[in-house]
Amino acid sequence: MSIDNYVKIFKALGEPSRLRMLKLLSVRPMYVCELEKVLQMSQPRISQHLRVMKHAGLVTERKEAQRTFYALKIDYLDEQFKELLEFFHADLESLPLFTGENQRFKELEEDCGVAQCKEGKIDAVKIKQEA
Amino acid sequence: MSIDNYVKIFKALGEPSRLRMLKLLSVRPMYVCELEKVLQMSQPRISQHLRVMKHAGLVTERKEAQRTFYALKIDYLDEQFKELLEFFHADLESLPLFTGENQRFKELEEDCGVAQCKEGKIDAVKIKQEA
DNA sequence: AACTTATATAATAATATTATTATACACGGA
DNA sequence: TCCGTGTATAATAATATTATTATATAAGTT
Repeated sequence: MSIDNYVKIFKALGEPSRLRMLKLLSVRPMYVCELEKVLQMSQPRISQHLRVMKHAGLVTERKEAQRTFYALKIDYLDEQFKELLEFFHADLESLPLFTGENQRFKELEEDCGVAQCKEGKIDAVKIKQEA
Repeated sequence: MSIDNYVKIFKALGEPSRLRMLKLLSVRPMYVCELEKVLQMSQPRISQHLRVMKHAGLVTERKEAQRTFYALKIDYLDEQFKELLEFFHADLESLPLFTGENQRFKELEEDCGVAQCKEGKIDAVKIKQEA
């Protein structure tokens, strides 16, 4: 688990051209020139988006003579989605990357009964009822 | 299902500050001033990221006197993730937004036996074996 | 009423992303 | 060996995103 890794994956997914490409690759692996035809985009545009997705770990590439064959790593995608949902359900304490947040979060919880954020205190009791 | 909707969600998730905020909101709903303290970010920065996430449908806001109370819509997140995995497993034909791609994809498949992308033909038989 | 707190928003500057154009390079065929 | 095909990459211009600073608004407090 790494925030940066999730960010890289979601950045890769958060672009319409790339989502369309990924959907096509989900049908079957394809060559760049095929994607070019089906998506009607310029070749450099396709290659650049494929590079982003490769770096995010979402596709594999394989050279075949002059061609390059790209395939969606659907298992990786499934796995990462599952992992992220677990991330959202995990305790703060179990996440090494959130030690600072966890510390400050606890301080907030300890200062109950005073409804002032400015002095670092807040009515945490009331908040818990609402949540 | 809408590509643009997915894109909006993934754009919102594809930023480290926002991912951290969402994780905190997964612990419990929080006020802006609390997020400010725990994340140690400036207030406008927090508000702006919250706005992005609200527009993506990932959080709800509720006014409470001067404060605003933000909550993660975990059910929506779960639902959208599930939907996207279904999107990747769906037939091209069942996706209304991909009629153009589907058409051109079929043309590609029909031109079997000729390994030339330039003339719109490709060795689709070979490709199917590999995939 | 004046002051403080909490939040949102506008304006700005800095940075990142995207698409196009131009170029380079590898491979196979004539 | 020269040419066409397929792909990657660099350079550029256009656009979008991000964080900060400054300001506005609204609600509680004295």
